Amino acid sequence: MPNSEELRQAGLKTTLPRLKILGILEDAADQHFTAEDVYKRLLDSGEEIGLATVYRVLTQFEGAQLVIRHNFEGGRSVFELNDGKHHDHMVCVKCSKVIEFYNQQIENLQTEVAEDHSFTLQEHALVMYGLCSDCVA
Amino acid sequence: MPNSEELRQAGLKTTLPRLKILGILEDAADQHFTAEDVYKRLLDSGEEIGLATVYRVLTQFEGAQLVIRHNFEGGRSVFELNDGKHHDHMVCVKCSKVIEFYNQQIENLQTEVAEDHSFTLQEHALVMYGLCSDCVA
DNA sequence: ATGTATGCAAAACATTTGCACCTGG
DNA sequence: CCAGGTGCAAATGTTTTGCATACAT
Repeated sequence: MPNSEELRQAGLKTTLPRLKILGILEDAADQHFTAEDVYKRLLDSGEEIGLATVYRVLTQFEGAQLVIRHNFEGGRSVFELNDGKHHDHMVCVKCSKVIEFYNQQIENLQTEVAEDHSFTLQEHALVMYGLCSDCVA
Repeated sequence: MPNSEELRQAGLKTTLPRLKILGILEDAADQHFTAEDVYKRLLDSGEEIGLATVYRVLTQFEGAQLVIRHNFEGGRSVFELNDGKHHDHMVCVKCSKVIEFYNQQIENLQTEVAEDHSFTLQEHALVMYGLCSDCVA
């Protein structure tokens, strides 16, 4: 279970739901969860936390920059712990595995393109869809 | 109004709703519409076409590669005519304007990154969020 | 004619919100 | 104690579906 200090720093009161949810995200820091995923894990570990609270907490965490929310294909949002290091994603269309990557050249080119169009870039999302090495076999 | 041949080639029977919807998309080939946008335009031009039909037709068009569906931020899907030329998008977070762009170097780098991870790339979506030149002023 | 498409209303989802109750500091 | 957080249920917004009717070939 995470230190309550992390929540304090984010300006959030230390409560059991918040600690539990942050714990789940930290235990699998490289994974991506839907709100429902988090909710199921809470139930599995015997917690009585409502789905609405999961949504509220994840939204607060997003506001506090503790997590990042993604809108991959399929209508539902996925959340991942924000480790401070920006990266982009490859999503396997078969097994839904998510691979993270970072390419400085691509980042630089995006900045250039934005400048060429007088566009003030705030953030971006690059998602590549395809088959991971396990699924292509 | 578009030629019924385009629908025929896509394997879709020529019907009035399909022709009308395709017409709207073609009349503004560089714009991006939500299903509701298309529905409103139909109503404005006096057509009695249900929203459910708009969704069904757009989904069929997507399957037929006539249109491309995007999941930008904000929960709703947007559709654009598929002109066959791949491109990526900048979305203004203030006025929702969509600017298209294409950068061959970025495309190439994506292919490289995928290869480096033994990932079989099928498609990708690069969306840059920020302020367009009108909104930054 | 006949199989497919459409319209409407209802269902299905993901997410948000109102409100009474509970909790952390 | 008291502001803020949580649970539940109901509301919301978008997209899908069931079914009877209408249409294209």
